[in-house]
Amino acid sequence: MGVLEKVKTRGRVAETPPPVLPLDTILRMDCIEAMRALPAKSIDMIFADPPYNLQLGGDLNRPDGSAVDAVTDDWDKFDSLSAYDKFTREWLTQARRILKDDGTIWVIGSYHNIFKVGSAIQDLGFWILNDIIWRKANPMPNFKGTRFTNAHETLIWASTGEKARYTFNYRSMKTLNDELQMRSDWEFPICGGQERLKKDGVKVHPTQKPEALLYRILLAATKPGDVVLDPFFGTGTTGAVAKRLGRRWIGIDREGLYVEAALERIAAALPLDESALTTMQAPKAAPRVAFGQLVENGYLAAGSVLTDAKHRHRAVVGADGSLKCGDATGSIHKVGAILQDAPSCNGWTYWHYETPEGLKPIDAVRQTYLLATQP
Amino acid sequence: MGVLEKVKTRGRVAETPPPVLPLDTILRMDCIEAMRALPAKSIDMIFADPPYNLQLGGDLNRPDGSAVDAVTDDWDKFDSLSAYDKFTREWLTQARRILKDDGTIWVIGSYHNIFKVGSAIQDLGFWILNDIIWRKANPMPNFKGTRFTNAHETLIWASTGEKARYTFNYRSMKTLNDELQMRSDWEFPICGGQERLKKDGVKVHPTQKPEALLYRILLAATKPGDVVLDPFFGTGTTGAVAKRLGRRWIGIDREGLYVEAALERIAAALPLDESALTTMQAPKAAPRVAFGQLVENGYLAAGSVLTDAKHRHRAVVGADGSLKCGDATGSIHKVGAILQDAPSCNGWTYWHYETPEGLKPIDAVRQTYLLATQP
DNA sequence: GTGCCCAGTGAATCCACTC
DNA sequence: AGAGTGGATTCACTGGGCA
Repeated sequence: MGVLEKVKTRGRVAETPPPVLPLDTILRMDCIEAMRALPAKSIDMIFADPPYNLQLGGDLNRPDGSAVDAVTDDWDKFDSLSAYDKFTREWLTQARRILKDDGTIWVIGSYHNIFKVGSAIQDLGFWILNDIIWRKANPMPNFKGTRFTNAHETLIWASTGEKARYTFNYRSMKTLNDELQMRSDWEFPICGGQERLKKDGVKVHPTQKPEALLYRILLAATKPGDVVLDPFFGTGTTGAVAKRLGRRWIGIDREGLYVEAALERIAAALPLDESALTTMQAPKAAPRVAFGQLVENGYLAAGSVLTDAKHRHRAVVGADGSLKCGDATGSIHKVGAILQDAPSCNGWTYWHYETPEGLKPIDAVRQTYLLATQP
Repeated sequence: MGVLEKVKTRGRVAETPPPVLPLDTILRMDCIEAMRALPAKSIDMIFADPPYNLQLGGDLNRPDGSAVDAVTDDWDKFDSLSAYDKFTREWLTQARRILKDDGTIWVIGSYHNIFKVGSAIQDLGFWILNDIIWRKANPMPNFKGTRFTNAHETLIWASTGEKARYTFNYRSMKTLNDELQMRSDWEFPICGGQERLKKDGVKVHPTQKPEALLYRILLAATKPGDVVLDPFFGTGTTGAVAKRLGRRWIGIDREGLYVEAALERIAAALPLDESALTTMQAPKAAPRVAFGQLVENGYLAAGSVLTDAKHRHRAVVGADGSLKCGDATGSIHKVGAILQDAPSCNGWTYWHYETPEGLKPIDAVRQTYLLATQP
């Protein structure tokens, strides 16, 4: 199957998980049971938006007397802090089991639950990569003036262990952020307007997340074709964005109302075409070129003299692509490192050669070589 | 005592806590022992900046080869996650004992430790009021491009229990924030320049906190004359700010070097007069919009075609906010520069999109986005 | 005095692949 | 599996030197 093949299925519903991975399917089940039935090490990424254990007191009213529509659903009720803790550890244990070794998990929460979640994540052996702050552009004010406006939520991003490999599309994130490294604080508006799912004028789900949030998460930490599981699927934001970005999805939710709304929504979501997805800058795009190839092929003559940008060192290119500068001999990288007394050095950008227009890094020669030799 | 009466003591040192509250004093002791010796329910506010348990690996070098000066101090070394957990619960237990019923505690941390701290805070019966994000205006980048730039730290603010009363100076915070409710995300630069304590040109403490941060905390959650305890006093930022704001302080630290520096610093700190209080506000961050945000938020679809004003070039928008035009791929600015063979280019004005009214620069989309998302 | 350029630095869990 | 090596990787700000 091609990596960029579109996922055009409408989505399915099942009451028990089939023996193979139920791709692009909502499992209408308890999330812990459903995850138990999934095969070990089969999922590339998990995005989880668990109940927040809000522990709201009585009703809350705005200054004008109108009632605030709080989260009072049964699924957010836990008898105690320790019951919530137990629930958290159970679903996280299953999550860890079904994640591939190089998979990652994202969990979103507020101060009511995120410390319990993060503590459990660490205890279970996950390795936290970042905590991310979603700064809400338009949060609900604190009507009573008793605290700071609760204007953010926290996400935890973790790999399966300290040494685990994981996907991070660094270049895509940097491009997305106008050529600056993407930071750990992200700003998005809360989900509203046309995007907010409503039925008979009433919002379907109390905590629907904005698609822009999932968009950035999936773009950052998955590859096209990866399988993304959301154990608290709700109205299916994860599925809709996964479809748009050419990722496969699995959702779990017990509530028929949410499942229905999610299916409809995902069916209507349009996948991006290939051109938009392939513009992502893969770090592996260019094949590796050894410095020696440039010498072999006459792009740089043996005996040429290279210098660093500030003319502090002069080195001579050997016939085998080695470099010699005083007593230091070896690869362009090794000699650069020795001369700077550094543990490592990128010889491609450190060494320069003289041109009529001034000094140029030898990486420019590599680019010329690549352009001439690549189809 | 007058609201703005200055606290003019120079500060003292003691090796054991006296039977009365040792105001404006640094206890050069282990923090748990010192807190054990303090009377119950005697402290109005605790600010704590405990070790983060960073667990750093080997050396880290910048792209230019220079070494990063890491936090390698003994006080940040713990045998295991559970040893850190135990330490955390011990000092928090004492903190809770010595807090007045209507006192509050603030703890700052990073993702390495804050989930353990928050979890313990909840287990010990504290009631979390807010979590606060300190967004660093100038964080250290992620040099290897392996994760998101770790650009924030988290503070937890908690009372002694669900029904406890506590001090929150709502009006002061609203005034400080240009008559808008103060949010849970605060932006400050990291501590540097003249403010950073140095001895023989070397920073005295690896993790000195900015005074602006403590200033906002003390202004928000204490009254003049209140007693503020800092069990991890370091170079005494809490003491210096407390003195400036007319609050009493108690510091605890084992390291003689830090204690010395803190005493000297606090002696030099001047209580501010009322007129100066308003000058401490952090400058409002100018809203910066990355091109990728427009794509993420659906203001411009991935796959859209952009052209320059004279239709010389056509480019396609990628899912990550990149642009692709022939072989050139990258940000709107980068691709514009390549096509014009110029060192740089303002992509916002260079690239246009087709509308029924003709070509419009994509900067128009940015303006629309700003209007929709800024308050 | 002013402005430009260069060097230095900050709570950091910071590489990938082959042999 | 541990060592070796190719080579990819940084943002905002401060302060000093020099023109």
